[in-house]
Amino acid sequence: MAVIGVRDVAASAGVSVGTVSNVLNSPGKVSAGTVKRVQAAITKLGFVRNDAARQLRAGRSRSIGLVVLDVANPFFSDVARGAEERAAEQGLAVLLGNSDENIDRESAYLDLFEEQRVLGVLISPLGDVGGRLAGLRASGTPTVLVDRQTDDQNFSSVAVDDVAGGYLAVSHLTSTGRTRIAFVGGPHALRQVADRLAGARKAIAEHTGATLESIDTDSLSVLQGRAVGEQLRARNPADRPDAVFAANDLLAIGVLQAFSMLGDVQVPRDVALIGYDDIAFASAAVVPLSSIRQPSALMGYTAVDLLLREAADGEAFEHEQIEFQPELVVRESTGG
Amino acid sequence: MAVIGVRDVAASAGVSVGTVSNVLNSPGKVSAGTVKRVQAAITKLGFVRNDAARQLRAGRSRSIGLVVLDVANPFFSDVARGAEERAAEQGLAVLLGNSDENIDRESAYLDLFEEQRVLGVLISPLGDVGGRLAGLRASGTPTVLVDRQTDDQNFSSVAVDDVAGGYLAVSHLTSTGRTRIAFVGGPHALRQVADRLAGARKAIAEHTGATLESIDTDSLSVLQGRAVGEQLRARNPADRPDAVFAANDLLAIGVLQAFSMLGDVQVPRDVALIGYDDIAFASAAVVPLSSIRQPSALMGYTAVDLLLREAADGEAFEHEQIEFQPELVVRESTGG
DNA sequence: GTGGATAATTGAATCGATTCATATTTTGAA
DNA sequence: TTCAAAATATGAATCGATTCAATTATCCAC
Repeated sequence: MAVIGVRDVAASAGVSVGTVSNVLNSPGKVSAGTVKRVQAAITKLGFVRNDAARQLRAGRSRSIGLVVLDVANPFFSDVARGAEERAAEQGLAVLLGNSDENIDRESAYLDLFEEQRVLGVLISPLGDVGGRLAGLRASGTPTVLVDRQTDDQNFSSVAVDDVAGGYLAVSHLTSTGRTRIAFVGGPHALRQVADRLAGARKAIAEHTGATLESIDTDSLSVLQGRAVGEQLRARNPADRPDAVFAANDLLAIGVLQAFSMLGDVQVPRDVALIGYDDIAFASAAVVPLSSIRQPSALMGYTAVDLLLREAADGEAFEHEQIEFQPELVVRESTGG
Repeated sequence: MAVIGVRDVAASAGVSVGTVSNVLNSPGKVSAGTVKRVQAAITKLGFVRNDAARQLRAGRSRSIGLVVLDVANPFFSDVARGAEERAAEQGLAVLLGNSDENIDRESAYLDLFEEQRVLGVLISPLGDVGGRLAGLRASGTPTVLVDRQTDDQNFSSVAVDDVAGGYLAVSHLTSTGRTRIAFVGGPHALRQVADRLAGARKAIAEHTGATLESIDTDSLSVLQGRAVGEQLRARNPADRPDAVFAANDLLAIGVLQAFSMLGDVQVPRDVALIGYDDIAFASAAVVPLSSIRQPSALMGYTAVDLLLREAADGEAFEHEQIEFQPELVVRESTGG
């Protein structure tokens, strides 16, 4: 007997397959004695439900797909943890896909999740996936955008007001007397990056005399931050910005590493530095890092919640765009 | 037509379902013209393969389950990334499960993966899961232990020699003149913790005059490290250790946060500090952290590789226990 | 006891892609 | 042309849990 199935259990317990299924799914419908007998048979034979068969019949899987830009970024692992928490409350699993800021991988994960008929998809999108997601929804897979607000009323989203966040960060820099600000981040196709920069511009506009330089990076990683840091350090001190606003904490930490490695650029004396996300490591950095805090785990939790509601209500569901407000956290890196 | 299936595609392209399946799985068997016609129909109808049906027939899923102790730990996200890379090369997906050092969650993920008939399981085990895993293998799901060496020849494993790592760490501390060493870590049921402590003991034994104090933690997190740090800081300076070996970098960073928050305990002047894992944030810490480096991504990559080989060879497979050597990375926190 | 209701159980039909033995078409050698 | 071999194509049977209409058992009131 290669694989133990419900039929085997049924035979062993002396009941029908339907009854075995009922014991598994709605024990209330079955008499106590029968439940006991069937469960004994299950244990004796070591029966394990075949999820594929279950899903085939049900038409839907019991997992949620989550596509993030970078698993190595603590911000996203916090989002994932929050999502997992809410999903676990419903006995659902979260499949984690890492797009690594790569559009082909993002697309591959969406394909995979679609074939798996997941209950829904949570995505922190890289490029323009609107069409793709509309298709998904049309085929019955609801989608929630994470960390990306959208004006498209057809999607639910959970995000932080990144324009406000950028504004907070740069206002803080100018209010502490900095005037030559550099924004470090990229790619600009990421809405997070674009919005944070927009917020920065807004703050600059309100502060006459302050200037903003934008330095592009290929991704939001420690390594890219370090490269920018090296480059800034190599500049003539007079040409250097007196403050850097990095699009996330990983970049900020990279910049900080480059600055402190040789010690000739001091933070915050020579250059003030502020990041974004307020990951757990920000407060433990060489120079504790000022940052913009986002409720990351809560965002994941909320996103799954929206997803479940949409999955339950179907067509009738009113999409919600939830926007959290970011919060300025001042630490030593900006002189705080 | 609620859902588009192979039958619909077949009808639309004027071929049989068998041919559609062949186009999908072995296009070589089908004439070029037919392939084109079928693909056109697929596109036209927006057909998406139902993975559940596929798996049901195949008997196995095309994903690999990975259970880690803590997704928020960069060490494990690196392992995950390595695993994902190798899996992607074979068109497989990795399902990431976070046990959060909780034995029930670990067990729940194993249940889930078993029901999903995953191709195999990679696990960084929490407690004693030997029996459980033997059962899994018996039912055709190979398992590879990650970050845990085992003398059990029945399992493949990928690990780092943690006894050697602990030895390296503490030898480094004693060789820089430290004598009152504290080991911070827990729970000791984790083999990583026990082994690192054993290595530390070995190093102490070789250095007359050095003593080792062991401070237990509930988990390997920044928060727990901070708690220990507070506690050490509150001690009378004479009773304080002059060096701390933390069982991983998260703990070390927590300890460091506690020490530097009020500034009365200086690293490395008053207390030298060394961690374990050499995560990316170690070098960016308040005081750049000495650590023991593990080839984390390579471990994940290798683990999937072993898994695939076992899955391919079946019973005949010779289990391999691969052990990498750790490497000492000296930075400022130990005066380096 | 009996009728009527409720509770418990049954098992054939179903989900959709794949398989594989069989049937059909194409190819090219004689 | 003819025919065997090779290349293509067919479609009924299959994987295993679930569903639900139909059947049987149990219970209670009169």
